[in-house]
Amino acid sequence: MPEFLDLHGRTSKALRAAADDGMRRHGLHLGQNHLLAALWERDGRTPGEIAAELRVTTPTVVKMATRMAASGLLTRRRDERDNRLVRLWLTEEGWALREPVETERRDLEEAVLADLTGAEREHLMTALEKIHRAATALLKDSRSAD
Amino acid sequence: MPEFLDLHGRTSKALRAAADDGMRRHGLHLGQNHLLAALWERDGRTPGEIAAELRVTTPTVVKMATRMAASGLLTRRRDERDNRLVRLWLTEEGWALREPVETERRDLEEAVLADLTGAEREHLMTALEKIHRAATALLKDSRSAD
DNA sequence: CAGAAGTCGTTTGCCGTCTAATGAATGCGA
DNA sequence: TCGCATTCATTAGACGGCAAACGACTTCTG
Repeated sequence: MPEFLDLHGRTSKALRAAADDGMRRHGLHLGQNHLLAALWERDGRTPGEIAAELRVTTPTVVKMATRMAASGLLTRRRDERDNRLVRLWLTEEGWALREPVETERRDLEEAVLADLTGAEREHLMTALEKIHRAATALLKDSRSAD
Repeated sequence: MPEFLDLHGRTSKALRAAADDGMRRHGLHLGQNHLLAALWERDGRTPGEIAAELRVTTPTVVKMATRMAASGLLTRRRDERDNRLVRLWLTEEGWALREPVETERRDLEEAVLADLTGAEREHLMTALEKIHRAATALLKDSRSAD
């Protein structure tokens, strides 16, 4: 059980749980805030566009959007010019969550990094960038195309 | 969209995908290697014990064990003295995967950290430890007991 | 010794995520 | 213009996770 992978995994899970906890306070499920963030930035996007931005597959966005539509955060509407497309539009409720959720998220980031100095944070970001690049490269290797 | 949480999330996903890729090569699904690792270290453990070690809930282990039993990696057997307990025992197949999977995992760790100097790795681990502690503390705060 | 309380594994149901298959609409080439 | 390839969203099914409800067995207590 390699040290880094192990520690990273545990950290990941803890962060995930903390984030989930925070979102739940606003009636959201983990992951939904990302979808909302995409729409806050630009409303009326299509599932495919959102999936690409969130680095997630389209079915994931579709399912999540279905649940979120059911809970009144957004609505689905077909694009008038191109009927293949579906556009997601935020409801009042969806917009209303913007401030509280963004604050929650900023607070979480700050709370979690509280014990790190500025220099430590810089090094951490650099290291994660490198790891991200390396891991992504590994994936491209094993898959025929990407 | 805070920088750190965002980068960490992306890194996490990339690592997860890379690990999944590697495990798939040995016919395993992501996560099953952890359960196997627990049994390699000590065979005949109970679902509850394994769940605690993997920091996962018992139902997660139970489900995973069911699938792994179906694919012949382990067998279920009730404890003779205490009939509430169930013990999981590795099959030949389960033991056979040990070397290749542990190697795979070590290789992944090394590949992913390849661009980091020794000092960078140390700083990274320290930083992750701090973050892990902070995130865990946040969880304990919000939950009545733990 | 018998009932109450505690300890386990299992089942159920939901969420996020992925891959693969399906279906509808557009657009391009002959 | 007509058909076929392309582009989208959706559905189906699998997996890892979690929380809550359930059921079986053990242990503690009166």
